[in-house]
Amino acid sequence: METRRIDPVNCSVARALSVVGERWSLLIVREALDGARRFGEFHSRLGIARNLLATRLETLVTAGVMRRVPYQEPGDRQRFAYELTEQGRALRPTLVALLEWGDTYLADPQGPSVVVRHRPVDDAISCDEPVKVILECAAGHGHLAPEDVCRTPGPGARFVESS
Amino acid sequence: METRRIDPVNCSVARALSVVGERWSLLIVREALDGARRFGEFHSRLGIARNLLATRLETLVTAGVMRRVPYQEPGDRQRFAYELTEQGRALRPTLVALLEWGDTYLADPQGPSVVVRHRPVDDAISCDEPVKVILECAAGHGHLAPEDVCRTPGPGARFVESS
DNA sequence: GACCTGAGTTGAAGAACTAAACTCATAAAG
DNA sequence: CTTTATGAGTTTAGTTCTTCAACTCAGGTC
Repeated sequence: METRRIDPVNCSVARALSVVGERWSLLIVREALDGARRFGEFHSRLGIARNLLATRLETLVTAGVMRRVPYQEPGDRQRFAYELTEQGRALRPTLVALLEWGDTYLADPQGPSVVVRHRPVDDAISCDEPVKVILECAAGHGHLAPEDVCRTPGPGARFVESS
Repeated sequence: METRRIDPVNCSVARALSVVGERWSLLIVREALDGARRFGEFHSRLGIARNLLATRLETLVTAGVMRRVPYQEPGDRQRFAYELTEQGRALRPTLVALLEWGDTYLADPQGPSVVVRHRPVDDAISCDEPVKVILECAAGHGHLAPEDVCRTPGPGARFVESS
């Protein structure tokens, strides 16, 4: 019996992982979301090897996740910092999802070390309550369980035959 | 000036990535969520090297993400299959978040190849509408933008000094 | 007994990661 | 004007991880 499945290689998850799936990449993005901007900050916060940090930053810049911006502190020469683009900041839900999963299943006995809260950068409306990632469909059904969703072919789907 | 920051190493994201951050791990989980169970299925769907698949499955089983279960097809000897535990199924939001990010920024020109829809396994209420990952706080404010949330120390937080 | 199949294991070559030492441009101190 | 300091990388050597292909192993079929 032959069945037709969505080609697992032509998939946005695989493409996403080819950009942010290397070791350290998501941790660099996490630190950037937490305010790190300079080479030395990423290096000392993460303990990543310097050469690897350099190539990761380059990869992330090339992929459009980060941007290399010149800065100059008073009495110092011009240097470069790295900041997230909109594309990079859009990884926040992915990182919150990973954080939540780690908190739930691999937590420190004392509880989570980080809680994500509803607190904007500017002082717009907020409540400081913990934030969770939830699955919600376009019809407004929220808090879907993982079993309540399934993958279906989209407009760019390709198929493969399989036994 | 000395500031105190949450220790970036004592973090659930780092712990989560130590389990599912290796190359292929999340793709294996994705295929399992899509119904793959047997060694050969993972191998042919993903094109991963056999020995690496074997060690990845072992790692995922050891970490509690998957379970090794015996099965026997009629007229064949007993073999082993791999299925997700509850802990593994809980990675669905992470994968949906990655999928969404990939769709938005790295999409195939023809559009996404996979759309996640609200359609449960059993025939409970559902609407077949596309599913998205959203950030929602405990007070019920949904659809938070990435800028509307921030990391705060939790009960298990440790701190590091930094200049 | 010979052959087939799914599920791995082994081994060699190549790519990626780590750690530590080194370079480079500029600024400030002497 | 020479020396020293600093942040931001680069180089190099050693280790670990991935890949690919060939091989093994335990049944079941012919």
